[in-house]
Amino acid sequence: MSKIVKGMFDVMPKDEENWRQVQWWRFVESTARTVAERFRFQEVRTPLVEYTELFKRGVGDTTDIVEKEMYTFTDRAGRSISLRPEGTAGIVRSFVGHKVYAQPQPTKWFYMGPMYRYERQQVGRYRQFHQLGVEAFGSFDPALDAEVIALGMQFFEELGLKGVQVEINNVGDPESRARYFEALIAYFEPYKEELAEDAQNRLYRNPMRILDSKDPHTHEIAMGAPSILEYLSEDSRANLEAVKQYLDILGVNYVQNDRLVRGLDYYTQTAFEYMVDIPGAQASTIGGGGRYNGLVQEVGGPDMPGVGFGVGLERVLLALEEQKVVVPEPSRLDCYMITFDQATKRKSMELLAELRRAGLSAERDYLDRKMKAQMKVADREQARFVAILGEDELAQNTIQVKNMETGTQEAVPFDQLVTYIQTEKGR
RNA sequence: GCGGUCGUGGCGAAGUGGUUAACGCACCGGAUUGUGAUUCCGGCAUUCGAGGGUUCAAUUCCCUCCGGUCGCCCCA
Repeated sequence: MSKIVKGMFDVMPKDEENWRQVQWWRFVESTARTVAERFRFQEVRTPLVEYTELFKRGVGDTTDIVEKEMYTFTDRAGRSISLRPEGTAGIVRSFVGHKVYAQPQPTKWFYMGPMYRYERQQVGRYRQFHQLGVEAFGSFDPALDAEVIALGMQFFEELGLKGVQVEINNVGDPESRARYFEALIAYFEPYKEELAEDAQNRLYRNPMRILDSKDPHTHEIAMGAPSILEYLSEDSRANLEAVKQYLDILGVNYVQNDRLVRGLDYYTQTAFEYMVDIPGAQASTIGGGGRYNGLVQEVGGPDMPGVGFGVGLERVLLALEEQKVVVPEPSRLDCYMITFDQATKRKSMELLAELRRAGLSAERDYLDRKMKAQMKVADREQARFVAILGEDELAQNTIQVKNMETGTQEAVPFDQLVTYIQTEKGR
């Protein structure tokens, strides 16, 4: 009855797993917004659901994500709808649907939110997971590729995450990629019997994945495989060089990896992945992206290019925890008000309201606890001040205010309570 | 989707085929008058993931299911 859906988790004020606490999420989200906006990317929010067809066309209907990992259902009118398994398709749909392509370009957007994939859960992998995504439309300039990559790196840096490296590659256009696939198959076929079992399975399906096989012998064979660079057009190669040069200028710590391939169909040209060590987790990839120059057209818009990335927030949080990064503490309680009988409780309502309207956080007891117990609560809540409102105080229109750090206490007239706490707090 | 492993109170964690299921933390209350720590005392699982089965008797044995976790696949 109270069971959470498999593969999902709640983000709570307190949790034995630090990274699942709201303050951690708020830190990551606010940092993301700050950095993205500094690069002049604007936040957009699209629905969690789209018509299934969009993902089939956008992400690719032969990808594992679409083929076996989507939450798909039929609505009451018989339409096929899916929970978004990634963010880009919906953003592109929005870009095309609102004819934003007719506006001055480039369009630079970012988004954050939950994505859904029906998979077995593991460390850093959930059925509902969260991504920060950025997308820039309307320019082929490799400087934009580099800045998108740099945006992600600055995000990690401002979070305090160390050791993030970005691997980059150029996967060319679909035609040259198809030629490269053929070349790989031709290369591996003679070794077929020697390859590891999973590599044999991948041979015709996705030969590029054989390149990063964990099996030693397969790896050895793969060393001799041709590089995609040999199959790229002049244009693609020049593009890769330009992106690298800009990354150098931006001071981004990158590594070129001509074996990097991405799992979604829409990528063309630049492809990249952000990597950081997450012990225990199978994957060290915390984000990835690239260009998708054909996607806007695929979704029904004009032939307009795009570049972007998606970063897995759970993985970022996990890495932050692993590196013992200190996240900002939630703000402390300014004033805990101790009350006794009905009359003092009634008066406290008024005083609490004043404090709160003045921007101070204020709290009191709602369980008719004794004073001693109320003091304990105040201590546990780390209150800066405790204001004691008893019968005597009420009669004299004053309240006893105790500074919980110094232990000093003095009587303060009701009408000076707010300013008293404000000035004392500032010391 | 496949394989391994685990499942005792809010959390951590003992335990046994048979009268009242340790202990620690947390929480609540008390140690005479309206003040936070420590200490002391007391309270807190008609119940051992769920459902069957074996047995005179099961939390302990068997089966099924559900869930967590790890690995494969794939990915953020």
